[in-house]
Amino acid sequence: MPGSTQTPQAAKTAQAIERVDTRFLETLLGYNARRATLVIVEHFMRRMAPYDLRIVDFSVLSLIAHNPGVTSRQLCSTLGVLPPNLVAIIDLLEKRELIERQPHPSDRRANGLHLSPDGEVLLRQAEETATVLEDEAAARLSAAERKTLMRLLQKIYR
Amino acid sequence: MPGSTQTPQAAKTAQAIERVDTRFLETLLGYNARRATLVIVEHFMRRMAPYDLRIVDFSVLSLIAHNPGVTSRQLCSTLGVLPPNLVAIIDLLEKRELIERQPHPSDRRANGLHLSPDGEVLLRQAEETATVLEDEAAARLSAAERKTLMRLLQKIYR
DNA sequence: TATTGTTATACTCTATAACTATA
DNA sequence: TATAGTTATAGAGTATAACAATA
Repeated sequence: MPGSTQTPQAAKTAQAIERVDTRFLETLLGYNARRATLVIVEHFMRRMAPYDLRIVDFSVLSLIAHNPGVTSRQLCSTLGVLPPNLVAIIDLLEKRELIERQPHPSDRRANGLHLSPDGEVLLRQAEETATVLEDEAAARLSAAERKTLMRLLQKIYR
Repeated sequence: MPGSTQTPQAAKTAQAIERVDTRFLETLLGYNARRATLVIVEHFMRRMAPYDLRIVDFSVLSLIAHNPGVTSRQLCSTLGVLPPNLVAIIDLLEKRELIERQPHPSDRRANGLHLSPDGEVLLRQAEETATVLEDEAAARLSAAERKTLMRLLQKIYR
């Protein structure tokens, strides 16, 4: 333990810090939001490891499932991923045969993205896991508190 | 606009997506927390640019200010930064003469970190800016809502 | 002329192994 | 034997420039 050998009365100059005072940072919304996000992300990564899905992979699969035919460009602007960085993500999911690129009905530059049958199955399980995992991460919050929290967060980013 | 030339009645197969449906992702706490954090971080980076401080630099300076004599190791565990990655951060702040490494009173392996007079001045301004910037980022929230939001976020990570 | 998807590439952030001085 | 600080380095994530095909 740092400073655990310090005598309590040696407190004026050059004393060792027993416990770090984080009170100022904790008055900042950004600090609290980042810390909470890290906790949730940790839960997410652990629970999604069996599906070999990162957060971005899960988000992409989920958006394709709920928006069949969506384009890469639309995914980019929705998720805040830059186009060059989405290419590898899409390539990998297609190589795993979870999604398919299909010709876009009205724009020959673009691809419409669709889930494969395997992708449907995997995503259904992953979305279920995501819901369970969130209950875990927010275990100390009541249902009403969770609802309030989501509403307030949305007020910030919408 | 993607799909803006689509006729509304061509809706059954291979239709183009007009607007991406994010309703499922928005039921997830992790998604909302990440999106809100990104908004706040954006505000932060823009407002802290004049001080040439990243979030981690600001956090380190603030913790040193409120915990004079704190060690690198303590900063690492408080902020979730790995020791090798903190070295360059501390080096840079010391090169800018914002902080000083001083001998630790009871452990010759460690350094006690302290703000220089210049560091004190800069941090005072930066902390003030951080408070203002948060009011900006959370402009759509009342004071009571902000308080609630912080409390709920802390319930997740504490 | 602008946009979609893509390649190449650079930069930043995060993670791991191993070393030294000291506890 | 363990820990604080450090170096070197690898890997993941994020960014910009430029190109072909199409709008």
